Amino acid sequence: MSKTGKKAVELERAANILKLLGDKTRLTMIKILDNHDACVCEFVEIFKTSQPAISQHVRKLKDAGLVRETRRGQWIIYSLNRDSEYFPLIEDLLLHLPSQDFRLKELEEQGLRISCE
Amino acid sequence: MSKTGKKAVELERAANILKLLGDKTRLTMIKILDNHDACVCEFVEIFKTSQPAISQHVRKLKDAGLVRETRRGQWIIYSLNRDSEYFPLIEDLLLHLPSQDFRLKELEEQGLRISCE
DNA sequence: TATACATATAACTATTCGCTTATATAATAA
DNA sequence: TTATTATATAAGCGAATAGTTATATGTATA
Repeated sequence: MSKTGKKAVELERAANILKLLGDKTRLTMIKILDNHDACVCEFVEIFKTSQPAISQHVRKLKDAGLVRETRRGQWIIYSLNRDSEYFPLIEDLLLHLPSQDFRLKELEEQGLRISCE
Repeated sequence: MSKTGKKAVELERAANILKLLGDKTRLTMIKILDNHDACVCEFVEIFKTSQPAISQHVRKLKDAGLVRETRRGQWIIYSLNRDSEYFPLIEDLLLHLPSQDFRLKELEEQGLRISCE
C-alpha cells in the first residue's frame, strides 16, 4: 500500500478506537480498569444497568484488544491490556479524566465489591 | 452538585468530545487544523465528499467549541480553538496520530489549495 | 442590478448504536 | 444430578448518526 494510504488507514483505526471510548460507560470502565481489575457483576452495580448491556460493552473493548479477560472460578475478571498498540494513546488520554475510583468506593461501602472474590 | 456527581459529568463531557473525534473525517480535520487553517472548499476536495457533509462536520466541531470560524471574503476559514477547555487533551491525542499533511500537499499539486486565497 | 461562488440549513434515508428481553453456556454448590 | 450464580449471545426496537438532495444565505463581481 502507498505511504499516504497507510497514514489514512492508521488514522481511521485510531478514530475507531476513539469512537469506542466516546461512550460514557466504556470510557468510565477503561478509567476504572487503569487502576483496578473488575468483573462484570461489579460494572453492573456501578452503572446500574443490565448484565447484557455490560457484557456487550466489555465485548467491544475486548474485540478492539483494549481489555483482557481472565476467568477466576465463576467470575471473569477484566483488565486493561497494557500491550495494546493503543495503550500509550489511552494512557495519555486517561490523564485528562477525573478518577472514577469513587464508584468502587461506593460498592465497597455497600459490601458489593467483595461478592466477586 | 455532589463531588462524585461532578466527576461523572466531567467524564461524560469528555466522552462526548471523544465521540466527536471518533469519526475519521472529523479526526482528520482536527489533525490538519493543528498545523494549518483550512476552509470548507479545501475539505471538500480532501475528503472527496459533498459540501453539505463537510459543513455538517465542521458545525459539530464548532458547536463543541473545538474549532473557530473566521470569514475572509467569500470563504470561511476554520482553525483550532486553542483556548478550548479540551485543547490540552486533544493536543496529547494528536501526538499519537500520523501527520495528514500529505492531503494538503496533494491539493497544492492539483492547484486546488490556492483557490481559497 | 444580476450572476456566480462559498457556505449553511432543512428534510429525508439508510445504517449504526445501545438498550431490552429471552435464552444459552459455564462453573459452583447442594 | 439439580439448582444457583456469573456471563455470553441473539433478536428486536427506538434513538442517534452520517450521508444525500434541495434550497437558503451571504459575499463578490460583471
